[in-house]
Formats: sequence, C-alpha cells, structure tokens
Amino acid sequence: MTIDKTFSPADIETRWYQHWEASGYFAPAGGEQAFCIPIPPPNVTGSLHMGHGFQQAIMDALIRYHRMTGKNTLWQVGTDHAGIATQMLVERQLEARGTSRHDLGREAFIEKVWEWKAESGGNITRQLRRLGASTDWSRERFTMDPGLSDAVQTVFIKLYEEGLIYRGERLVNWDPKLHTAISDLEVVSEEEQGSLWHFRYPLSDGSGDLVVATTRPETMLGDTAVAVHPDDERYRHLIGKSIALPLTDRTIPVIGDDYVDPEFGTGCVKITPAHDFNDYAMGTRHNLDRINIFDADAVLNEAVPEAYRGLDRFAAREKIVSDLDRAGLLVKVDEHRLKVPRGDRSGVVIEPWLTPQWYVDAKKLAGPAIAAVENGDIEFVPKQWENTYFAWMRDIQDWCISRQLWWGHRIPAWYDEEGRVYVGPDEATVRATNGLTAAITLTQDEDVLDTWFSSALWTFSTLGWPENTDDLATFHPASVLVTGFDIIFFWVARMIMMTLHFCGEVPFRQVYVHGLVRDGEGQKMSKSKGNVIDPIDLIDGIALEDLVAKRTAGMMQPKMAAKVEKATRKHFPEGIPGYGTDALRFTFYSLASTGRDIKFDIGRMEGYRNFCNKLWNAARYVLMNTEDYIQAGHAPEYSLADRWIRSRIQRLTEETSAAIESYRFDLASQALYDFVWNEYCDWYLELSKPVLWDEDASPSQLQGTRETLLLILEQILRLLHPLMPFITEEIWQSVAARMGLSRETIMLEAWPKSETALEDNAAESGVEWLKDMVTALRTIRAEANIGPSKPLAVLVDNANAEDKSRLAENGLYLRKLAKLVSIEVVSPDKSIPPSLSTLCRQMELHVPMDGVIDVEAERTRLSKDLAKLKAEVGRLEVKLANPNFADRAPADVVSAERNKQIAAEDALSKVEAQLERLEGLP
RNA sequence: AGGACCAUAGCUCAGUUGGUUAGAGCGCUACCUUGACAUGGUAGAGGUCGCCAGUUCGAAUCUGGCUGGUCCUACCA
Repeated sequence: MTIDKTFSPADIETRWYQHWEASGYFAPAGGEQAFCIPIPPPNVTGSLHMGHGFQQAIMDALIRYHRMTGKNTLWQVGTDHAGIATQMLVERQLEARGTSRHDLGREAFIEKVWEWKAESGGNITRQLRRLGASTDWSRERFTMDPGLSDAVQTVFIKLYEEGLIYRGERLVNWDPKLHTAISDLEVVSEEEQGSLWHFRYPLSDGSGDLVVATTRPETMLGDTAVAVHPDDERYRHLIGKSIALPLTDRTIPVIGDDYVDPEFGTGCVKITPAHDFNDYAMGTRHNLDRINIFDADAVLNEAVPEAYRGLDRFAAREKIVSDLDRAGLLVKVDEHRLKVPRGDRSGVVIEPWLTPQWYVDAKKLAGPAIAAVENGDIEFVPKQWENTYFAWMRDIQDWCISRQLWWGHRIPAWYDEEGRVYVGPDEATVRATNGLTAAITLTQDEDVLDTWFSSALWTFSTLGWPENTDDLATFHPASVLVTGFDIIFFWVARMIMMTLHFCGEVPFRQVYVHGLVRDGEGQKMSKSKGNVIDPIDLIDGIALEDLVAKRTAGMMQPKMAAKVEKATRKHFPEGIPGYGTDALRFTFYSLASTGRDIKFDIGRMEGYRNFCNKLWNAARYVLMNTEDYIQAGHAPEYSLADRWIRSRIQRLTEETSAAIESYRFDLASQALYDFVWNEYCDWYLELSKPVLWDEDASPSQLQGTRETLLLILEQILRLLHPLMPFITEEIWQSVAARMGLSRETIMLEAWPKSETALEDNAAESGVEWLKDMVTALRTIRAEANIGPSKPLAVLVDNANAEDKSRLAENGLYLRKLAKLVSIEVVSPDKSIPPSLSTLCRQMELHVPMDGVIDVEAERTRLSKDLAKLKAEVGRLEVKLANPNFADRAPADVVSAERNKQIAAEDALSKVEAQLERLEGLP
C-alpha cells in the first residue's frame, strides 16, 4: 500500500459521507442519556453561506463529540418555507416568463412554489452533506409538511380560544411592494438624507396662522389635527381653535399634547393618525378621526381631493409641495437627516397603514419565558446575551402574524357575510361547531401566517407534536440550540414562549450564541455587496473568472458590478484553491471565540490545510514504521519519549474535553493543533527515530515505540474527529487495521478519557531537559552559522548529578537530534579549548572549534546574552528590595522570584567568564 | 436618546480567580531538499497590551474618565 505524499481531501470526503449515511450512523442509537440539537432551519430554496457553514460546523462538532461519549444523539434536520423570500423568488421567475401569480391564481401559484421547492430544495441539503453534517436525514422535516402544518393549526386555534390571538384593525408596517404586512422586526430603519418642509396653516377664523414642520408632506391630506405642547407660550392660546387645512375643505382642531417637543421644528406638529404610529396614539388620546389616504400600493385613494387621487406617494409629495408653494404657504425647506423605515426583503419604504391583522398577545406569553431564563432553566452562552433577551422581552410588543401572501400556512379562520369570524381546523368543523347551515356563505381568511410562527414550534413540532410521541419524550427539551445573535428576537424568544405554553417545558437547556461571519475586512457578507463566499468554493476551489461571474451575477447596477469585480480580483488574484472540508471546518473552530464578529481570514485557512497535510504525513510515517507491529509480539518496553507522550496526551484529552464542553472550539482546535504539530510531530516522531533506526534496539524497545506511535496517533484521531471528520476517518481506518482493531468507523468509537495513572511528571521533566539541551545546541549552530550537517563535539561543564545521569541516558537522542559526535562531561577546573559557549540551565555547553572562532561575532553574541541577563537581574533586585513586596506578597511568589534572581545571577557570572575567556583568544 | 460589546505583534486572534520574560497562526529575516511532510525543518526579528487617572507590594487583567470602532433597541414630526 502506498499513500500519497500530500493529502487530497477531494478523494475521500464524498466517499466517506456516503458510507456513513448509508450505514445509518447518523441516527440516534442507544445510550441512557439523550443529546439533541434542533437545526435552525435554513430556507428550503436558499443556499448555504458562510454563516451557515460556521454554524453547521459547530453543531456537527457537538453532535459527533456527544455521540462518541455514548449518548443517544439526535441532530434534528430540516428546512423552513421562508414565506416572503420564496414567494418573491418564484414571482420573479414568473415575471421573467411574462406572467404573474395573479394570472395563475392562488392554487396554481402554490403548485409552482412546490415545484420550485422540489427542484431547488435539494441544494441546501446537498451542501450540508458536503460539510460533513451528521444529521439524521431519515427525520428530515419541512415547516410545510402535513405534520408540522397540523401543529401550526393546532397552536393557532388553541391560542385563539385562549384569547391570546386576536384580530384587530391597527396600524401595521405595510410593504407597498410586496403587498403584505410585516412585523416590527422585519423593518430596518436607517438614516437617510431628507428634507423638513415648513408649511403655513391658516386658522379658520382668519385670526392668523401657524407653521408646521414635516418630513412627509404627502400625508397632510390625511391630517386631522395640529398639536402643540400645552405649556408652549407661543401657541397655548391657539389650543381649541381650528385650522382650515390647505388643499382640502376640511377644518381640523389645534390640540395640546405633551408628546410634542417644543424645541423641534416649529413646535407645531401636523397629526395624521392613519399614517404614523405616534399620531395614531395621539389620535386615540384625543378621539381624532383616522383618514386613510392610501391604497395597498401607497397610491392616494378616494379620501383625498380629486386632483391628488391616483398619485403615487412620492409624486403626491412633489405636487403637494408645489401646490402649497404656489399658494404662498411653503415657508422654507431645510435639509434634514431622518431614519427611513424599509422592508428588509423588498427595500421599499414601509408605510404605516390601517388594516385588519392577526396578532399574538406576546405580553402574556413573555412572562414565563422571562422566568425560564431568570431561574436558569435556559442558559445563554455567553451569558451576556441574556441581557439582550431580557431587554426585549420586558418591553415586548404584540406580534403581527398575518401576512398577505399565498405561500405559507393559511389562517384557519372563516368569515360569514356579516364579517363574523369563526376559527377552526376546517370549514366543515367550523360549520358544525357553530351551527352554521349550508345557506350561510363562509369565506376563509386569505392570509397566511408569518414563517416565524411555524419556526417557533420547531423543537416540538419536528418530534411529532401534537401527538404524544416517544421522540418527544426522549429528545425534548433539546440539549442546546446553536444560533446567531441576530435571531434571538425573531426566533429564540418566540420558541421559548410557544414551547413553554404548549409543552409546559423549555425548548432547550442551553443557547449557544455564536458570532457572525464577516469578510476579511470586517464587512458583513451580503449578495448586494458582492463579498459573499460560498463555503463549497472554499472546499472545492473556484477559478477567478468563475468567482467573478458568480459574484456579479444578477447585479442591477453595472457600476456596482465593476466594483465587485475589482475587489474580487484584488482579494483572490488566483481564484481560490480547494482546501477541503476539514480545513474549512478547522478554520471555523479556530475562529469561534467569544467575540461577536468573526473575520474570515483565508490565510488562516491555508495554515489549517497545511495542518491536515501534517497530520497526513505523520500518519504516513507511523504506518511506514509499524508494518510488522502485530507479528512482533514482544512485551513492550517504553522509552522516556514514549512515557512522555503518553503523559502529555492525558492532559490534551482533558483540555479538549473541557474546551468542547464549554463551547470554546477555538481553544480545542488550538490545543489539538499545538499537540499534533509541536509535540507529537516535532518531538515525539523525531525521538522515535533514534530508537527505530538503532540496530542495537531490542525487540521490546521497538515494540514499545511502535505501540506508542500507533496508540497516540489513534487517540489524536479520535480527539480530532468531531472537528475534522473526513481525514480522521480515512487515517483511522489504516491505523485501526494496523493495531488489529476490527471495528467499523471512528464515528462510533469512544471519546478518549484521560487516565491520571498515565500522567508521568518524571518523564515530562526529563523530556523538558532534553528539549532544552537540543535547543541550546541548535541555537549555537544557527548563531554561529554552522550547517546542520556538520557533526559537533560538546563539552559539558558544571553538570550536577541529575544532569550527569540524564546525559548518560539520553546520549542516543542527543547525538541524533543535535547531530553530535561526542558528549563529554568535564570537571570545572579543566581548561576549555577555544569554543562556542552557551548556557543550558546551570550547565555550560562548549563546542570546541579548532581555533577557527570568529571572536568578534562570538563577543557580540555573548554580549547580547549578557545585556539581557543584566536587565533581568536588575529588575529582580529592585523588586525584591522593595520591602512592601517581600512583606505582602504571598511567600511562594517571593521565593519564586528569589530563585529566579539566583539563577539569573549565576548565569550572568558564567557568561561574564565566557566573555573573559574569549579575550585570551587571537 | 438608551444600552451592549470591542481596542493586545504588519494581519487574524488567544490570554480563566491580578503574580510568565505577554502567546498562537499567517506574514517577515537567515540558513537547510537530513530516509513522514518544502502544504516542510532549524534559528530569529517584531508588542510602552488605545489614552489618562485610580485601587494594589504588583494591572493586558479590577474601577472611573476619555478617544476610536462595531452593533442592538427606541425614535424626533
């Protein structure tokens, strides 16, 4: 069997995944204790972005880890129907074909969406597989599945019956492009440049006028009052008078309300209760009329004077301003920055609009949901996110759940001709329970429910609720929810409320809140910015031209596309080489610290690709050197190095487990990387060579080293497996075979336990000593420019008894690792020939150079050491001379400092002596 | 307006309850194809831990203020 010199991920990943899936390894199996993660359902018609990739990587690590610890492990997978997004997508396709959903009609349109789902829905699950996600595909769910739809309907009806869902006509956030209401959370307000128009409104008794300031002139046609602050000296005498509203024939009152800020604008506010949330509230307080002047397109309707009917809101603004100007009523226009609310999907300005909608009484549901976090039934990690949660929950607003869409769960409510509402699972039931004869016409509500309404039921609806299933009993509450902080309100909070209400228990015990992935410059990744990276492209690689094409596809503005193209060519001049899933995953883990932003650094990913290669080659070395391992059959004898690495891996095991348990994947990956590269490869593999290549080594010694090589590698693979599933499985198969283990997959092997009995402090300090020696000698070599191939002789002065025995025991290692021909312990009075000298601990190492020493270079080198030591001695002297330190600091700290001082002074005098000796040379 | 978070090497980031010579990866410099690996090896250079005060024998770490940045919530007509 030959193994390639470099690791090629593409060859193995898909093969292993298919094997795992086909073998049913992802399904829950046995174990007293259950461990369950519900996937945050991605949009069924979408595709994975880096944020998803990161999130799946975290979940898969947790799942694989807990599966290996022997738990009954379920990763519940599925997707949601993403009402608005999906409907928009399909509508765009229809548009491209010159048709529309209205041409098709409701049923045909919904059929089209299902077709589209069938076509594109596999995309996201395919990507999940490429990432190695060990989800139980046999239980895949979709929010529009019959079972989940049942749950949605049951919940709606129950909440309605309990009075927690109600229908009401109120101002909603209306999206005039998508023709639907959206919730507060789906509105994003950002500062934009606008104007503040000042208009003169005449009093109807002709006694004068006042000036109002507004950012939305077009709404003046719906004004039903002007408000001033009741204490405002300038205007209080006007309260109670009335105004002849320009451009209309209406008369409206001047009212006093302390909501008005006298400092802003003119101190007079026009009030339009039907088109502004604050005005609505004021209208309620003062019993004002609500005049709705817009239709669903935000076009002026019948309620306004004829001249303005049929105008779009922005056209109306222009006309109104110019008409008022012509009438001499425009006082001035100021530049003004204001927050403009836009729909997060459509991007158009949201219109507060008066329509009947369905609401969830969130305040009542919030109480227990707050308590569950307060009393620790649910724990956020990191804890600080609980504050975000509390802040929102304690000031929660009722949730508008109806959407004027076709794609989604249709609201189970029917109206008779008088507009009376009946809620029930279907028309027949509604008729039966309400005693409605066939003579009465019933019409079902046209609207569907917010997608988040069904997502809020995710943890229990996916497990079979409202049926009382075994799965519910076993896997609910879930163990942990892994999610980004951006959907704490959208999803996490709502899940907690709904689940507590319907299941009487929390949906999950912990919420692990991770950061959001950004590009290398800290920018949010978004399609419109053109800086998205498809995780699959990092895995498989992509040519520059393809990447540019992908990023600029569908960009409306050529200017923007050019900009994106330029940035892409700059950041990825060579395109992206394929790094493989394991490298991508390991990069995600290394970035998963407690911060809020995760800047994705491709350079770092390259480093972890190299790490995969390092591991690959370490395995190659081990396999090459253990070929006759099984046959040998001698009782193993363990070397110092064997005992050392066996001890070290106990600590690594502890550290890795603790890191994963506390969701510190960055620490876990760091510990593993450091161990594999800097301990196992750099030292242990090197230390194994002198043994394996020693012709005098006994069969027992060979056996001890070969066994340790395999044992440690096998354990490393298990520790790495949750993070890097593919490469570890590939290597593990060979390693396990070599060890004579006849088991199926590393996936189902036990998670390593650290064994205190194998911790060996003597071996650890022995190898530390050895490393110090080797490093000291290598440094001499490097600093004096002696090539690595030139063998050296070493004289060791001032060795104590322990050093002497270690020198004797480690001769083989020292000769090989530092490339020495001889090591000689000399007595202090022996004269040293002209040498390069250095210190190692309290020993002095001399490398005789046959008189060809560059005295000047050597003096420079030693002087540098001397200066460092002098600084240290000085620092320690000052510290220890301070009586406050000596008296007040703990005794162990003081004595540690004193020991440092003694060692430093000793070293100082030795270097001084070495310098002196140098002076005697030519 | 209220609140949160962040500021450590050129870059991306660790740094547990205050006590190390402040660490890692990438990048950089010099040398090296030695029988796992040049996606490699060896040895280095590089930081007044944003600024100012305070607490303390001792502060990257705790407290207050300031500056700079990010974000969330509410919203000004």
